Amino acid sequence: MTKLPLTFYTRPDVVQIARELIGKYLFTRIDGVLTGGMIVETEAYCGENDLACHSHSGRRTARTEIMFHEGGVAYTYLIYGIYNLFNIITNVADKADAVLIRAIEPTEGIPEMLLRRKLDSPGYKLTSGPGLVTMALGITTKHYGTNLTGNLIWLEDKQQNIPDEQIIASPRVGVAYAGADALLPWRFRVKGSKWTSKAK
DNA sequence: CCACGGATTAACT
DNA sequence: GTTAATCCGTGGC
Repeated sequence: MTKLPLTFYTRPDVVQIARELIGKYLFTRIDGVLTGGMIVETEAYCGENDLACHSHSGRRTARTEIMFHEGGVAYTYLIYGIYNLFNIITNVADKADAVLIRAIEPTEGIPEMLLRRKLDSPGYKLTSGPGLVTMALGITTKHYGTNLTGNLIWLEDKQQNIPDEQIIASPRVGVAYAGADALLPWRFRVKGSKWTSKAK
């Protein structure tokens, strides 16, 4: 296995990184159980001049503090009082760029994921949405700031080659409040994959 | 201290 | 396709 190194995360172009993360693998070993799969959907959020980003233009609060850390750590937070969302911080310190993981194709630890999701059989409902991925992988707000080059949550490059024409770029989900920035084509998906989220 | 709203989801019709 | 659940945590005061 090839764990993605710190240098993968500290590069400056978060949109490029979000695109490259398609086809990479996300794993967690939480409570000693390995779970994970191939990333099939991401979104990029840029600290500078992106109104959809929690940390836009230096908006530094207790919640967003970790976004200003150097790339390679986890930004987790609670949405709608119910769901945990998992982001990867990128770029050098103080840039506050992040990639939201929206969907994976499960490959490891499927029985454990079924338990966590309270499902009977594997299918797209297992991990096809940002709140579902975290539930299946056991990621919660407790993992805020987790180092992604460690052995709790990490990413691997398994040399899966997803050609450019298999990747769809489109506007991000749920960020209508961001005005013109809502139109940026910063959501990436694997074309034809049944494992992506169903959001428009 | 406390009013407010959200990088969503599932269960409806 | 439409809508309610669901509430904690955030952040402004």
